[in-house]
Amino acid sequence: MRILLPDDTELELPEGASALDAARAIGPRLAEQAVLARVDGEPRDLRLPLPDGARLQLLTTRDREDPDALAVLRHSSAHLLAEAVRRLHPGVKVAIGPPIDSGFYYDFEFPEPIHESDLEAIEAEIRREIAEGRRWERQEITADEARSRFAHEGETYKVELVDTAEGEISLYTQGDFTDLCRGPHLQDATPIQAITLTGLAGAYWRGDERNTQLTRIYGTAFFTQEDLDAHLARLEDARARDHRRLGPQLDLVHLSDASPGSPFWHPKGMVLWNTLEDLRRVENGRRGYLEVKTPLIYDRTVWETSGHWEKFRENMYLVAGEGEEPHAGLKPMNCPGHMLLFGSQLRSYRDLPLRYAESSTLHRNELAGTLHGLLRVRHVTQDDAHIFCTRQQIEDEIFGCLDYVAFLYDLFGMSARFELSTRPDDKLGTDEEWDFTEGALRSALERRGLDYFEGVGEGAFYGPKIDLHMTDVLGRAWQMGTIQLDAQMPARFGLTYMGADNAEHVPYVIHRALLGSLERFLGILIEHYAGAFPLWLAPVQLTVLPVGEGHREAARALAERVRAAGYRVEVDERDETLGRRIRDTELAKVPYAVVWGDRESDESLAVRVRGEGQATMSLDDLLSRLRDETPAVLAS
RNA sequence: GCCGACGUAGCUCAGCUGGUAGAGCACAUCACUCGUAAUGAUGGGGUCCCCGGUUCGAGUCCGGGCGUCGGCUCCA
Repeated sequence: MRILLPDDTELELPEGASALDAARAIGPRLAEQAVLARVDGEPRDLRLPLPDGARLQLLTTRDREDPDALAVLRHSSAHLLAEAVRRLHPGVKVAIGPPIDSGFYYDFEFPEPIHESDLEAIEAEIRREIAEGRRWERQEITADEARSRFAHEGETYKVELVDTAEGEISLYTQGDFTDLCRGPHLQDATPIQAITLTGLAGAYWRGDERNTQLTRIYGTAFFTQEDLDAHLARLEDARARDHRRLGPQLDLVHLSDASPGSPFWHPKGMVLWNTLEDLRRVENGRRGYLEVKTPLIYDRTVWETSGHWEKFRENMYLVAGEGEEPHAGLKPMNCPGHMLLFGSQLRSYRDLPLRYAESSTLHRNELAGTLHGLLRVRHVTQDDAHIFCTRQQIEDEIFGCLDYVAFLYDLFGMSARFELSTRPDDKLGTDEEWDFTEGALRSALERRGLDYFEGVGEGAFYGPKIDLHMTDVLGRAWQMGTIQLDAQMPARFGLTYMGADNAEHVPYVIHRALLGSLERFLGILIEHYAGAFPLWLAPVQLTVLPVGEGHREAARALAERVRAAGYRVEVDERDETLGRRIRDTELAKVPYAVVWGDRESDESLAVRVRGEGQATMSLDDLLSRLRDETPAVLAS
């Protein structure tokens, strides 16, 4: 048979030859360094036979940044971890141990709980294994053989995995550890030049909290120590721009035990907040939204109508008098308020689409363990809106939301991942209905030219949705904006409009929050800019620094001239050295600093530009520069 | 909510096998009035997260609670 190599040359091999055979045919060094085959673009174990005519690429220890090469390295590392744990903790049961983006983990059920301090010994044992040498052997067996083998060993999780496995069953053995595993794996452990265990966590078997909680050990591995060091250095850098550190450091916001999950916004943080609010309000006006304000507390009957009383009561803050049953609840979302508002008058098809916007405080009693800085809070503020429309208007309205969302994220230079979530198992409504609604969302996405991936079965029970996701500095994904189509809530609230046919119809409603929660958006924004906000967002846009005591008055006058042009200006006339005040301005990440002394005049200013160093320019030049950096939507 | 770790001055942290708590930064006062990333001196500042227990004695040991951090689950 023939296979095709990356340089388009052909290699003639005997029938049934593996990628490793191919490597040997090319050169012994390649065979030795090979870690993984890529066959027609797909990663494949080196030991597996190649199909005739396959396009083969061999990944070696030199492909140390290739995601597939790293994945196989880490997958084999996870097996070494399991081997070490079984030796050190007899009676442990092994579950699963895959590679992940940042490393690998393995889940175990320990007979006795283990602690973080136990990791050191496990890591030492792994190093010992590597020093001693480990080779992986692959073996294919039937499901029955696998089942009886793992049942005999008492590995109940493996038995369960065999029962649900599809296709052929394979085993990989290294040292005295044999694991049920699809592969691929390294030939031997020598490519694992840097490995470390990074943490311990609880994790439910198969991700279901009704199952037993296993102990998950996390680790990471690289082809070189240098790569591991770089990885750890990147993590350290990321922590420096973590919004939980920068928020208090830049005097923007803090959190307190006095009200967990509820940020205290400082004056400088409020500048950011209000800028987002201005942006939202101005742009809503342009795009045909109508601002409304609805109550924070509603009678429980409203929550019973909406279904929240039944479904989300545990996460709601309920209101009760002394010794009473709760009779009301704080709103965890705005929908019911907007439904009631729509229903308060007779509506005509001529009124539609009707777009109600409200940026309101919401309270959600999130589980204690889920709170996370500004990214997961109990006090939530959504840039919310509800669009009431007819069936025919859905696609255009979704398109409008997507256009709006693209406009907003572009403004911040951020790119979100779009996910289309389709019908879940417990959906309401017919398949025909879902075909239509999903189709409307899909064609709006395509018409706007947006790339998206599909979350099959991830939709809400009342309709499909489009979510935006972004990652924080540590690579964790967070849901930002959401656009949800709802064909159920209006009916629950008995909402109708009079159609052109003089008959009542139930409107559709689109729930949409584009930034998502302002708290979360600001958290991501702080990390996105590492606190160095563009001029138009910066809490202080310009600091004037008088050189000496005698320059203070002139500095104040200059500040006043810039302030009059509409900018946020401060004069730092503290009794500190100039060097010190420049340093503080720099650390506060103020975009512009102007030093004012004997040599300066409106015609010739000493301007320090953040990230660029010093420049000399006139006041007029400076002001026009400031103007250029303000987006049109916010230029008043 | 679950698993693991942590909680000491406004912040970052030290405090050994239990013996009356410390540094740097920040803050205040004084001197200096300064030309592009830290002037110097002096001083004030603590419910060692909370409650209970062991002990002659607890920041330190034990139990419970709260909060934070890393995960899991959840997220209208």
